[in-house]
Amino acid sequence: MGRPRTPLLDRERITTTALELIDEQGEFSVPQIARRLGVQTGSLYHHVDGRGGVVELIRERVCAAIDSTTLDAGPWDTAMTAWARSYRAAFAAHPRAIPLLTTSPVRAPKVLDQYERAVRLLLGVGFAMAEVMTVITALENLVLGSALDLAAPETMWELPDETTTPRLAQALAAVGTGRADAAFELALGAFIGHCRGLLEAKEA
Amino acid sequence: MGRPRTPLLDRERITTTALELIDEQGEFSVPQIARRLGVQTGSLYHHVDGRGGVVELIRERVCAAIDSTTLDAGPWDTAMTAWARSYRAAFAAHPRAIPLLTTSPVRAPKVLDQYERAVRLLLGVGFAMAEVMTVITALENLVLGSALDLAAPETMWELPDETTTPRLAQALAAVGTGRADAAFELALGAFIGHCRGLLEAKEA
DNA sequence: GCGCAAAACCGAAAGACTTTAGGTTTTCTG
DNA sequence: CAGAAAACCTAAAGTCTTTCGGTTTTGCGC
Repeated sequence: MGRPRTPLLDRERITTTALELIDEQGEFSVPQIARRLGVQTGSLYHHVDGRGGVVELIRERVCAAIDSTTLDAGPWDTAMTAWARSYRAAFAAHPRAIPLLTTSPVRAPKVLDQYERAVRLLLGVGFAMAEVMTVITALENLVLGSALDLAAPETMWELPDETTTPRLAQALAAVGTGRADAAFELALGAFIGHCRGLLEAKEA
Repeated sequence: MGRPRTPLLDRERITTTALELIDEQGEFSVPQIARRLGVQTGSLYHHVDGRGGVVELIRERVCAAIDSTTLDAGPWDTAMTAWARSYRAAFAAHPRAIPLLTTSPVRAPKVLDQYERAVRLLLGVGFAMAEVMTVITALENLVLGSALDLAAPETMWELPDETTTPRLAQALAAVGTGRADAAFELALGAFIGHCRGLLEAKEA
């Protein structure tokens, strides 16, 4: 067959197909992508650095949905809150991809740049150099932890035997749907509020 | 060869070997476990429900290290704090296993029982039925998010080009080692403090 | 004590996945 | 317009997951 007149593959299409597979079945493999694109398995290796490379592409694609303009709008606390929400929302758009992405941190320049701006923002309002990274890491952990919660279907919380854990069953029933969102908002509000308190104590 | 006089395999040894492999190389496979135990691959399937079954065993083994007595000691806020620390410490003992375990939530009866007790504890001090699960989920997210941070080696934060993110580099240098622990403690303190505030507002 | 089902291992094999290597044709470059 | 590079294919090695049938030993009922 040789080289085709017009290329059958490119990184964009590979990424899109992989993400489709993940959204549908929760996982992907190189042969599966190839089949969907009507191509032999090995051909993908001309465009992508193996399976791990595809994961990196997915990471970049998903993280590209983070709205970095949130970091510029308004006072630092609302800005960080909006950023965290946007961060989590980007992951929530592809819940089944989350386990794949949490394995290693984001190294894409686009995201690293957002961290740089977050650092400047916090330094600008009075946080100490030594504590800025702690604040950002804590916020990131909060986002990723909540995102993981999103990845697990709600049915995972169906209890095997409610008789041995009656209160837990009641509490689960009482919170109903939106448990994950409520938990995220609770933790986020608590954290930003605490940071606000730290800053005020510093100014006083 | 036939059946051996004394069994070569049992779930305990399989779990231990799998965990060893994960601690050493970050992953495991059924044939690898078999080779370490001097046994054919297929033999493991007489004791364990495939690869997924091994993961479940690892989950139970790791979670068994959570100190549930923390939930009984002292006032609710110190109890919950201690529980969260113990929860995270159990995961931290096997950092490379964390990505394997965060995929789906813990359903082992032993852990479910701890959730039951946490629910009762919170109900007992005045939290509403509808908010208890939100509090617990938020705390769980916090623990898992921080545990994931532990799984990634510190070197992952070595920046490719410090020139484009100078403040980030500075902030990273300033926090030094113990970044992960500091972030966890910051978020944990903030969260429990916030919950304490919620309760006090309710009593007033 | 004896027979027999179950237990616990081996050997082998099917089927999927990851990755590399060598061929073939087309396109781009100088 | 020749040669290099690009982009596909075919093929293959090696690993993994899982299942199935064979073989020996144990333990239980009688």
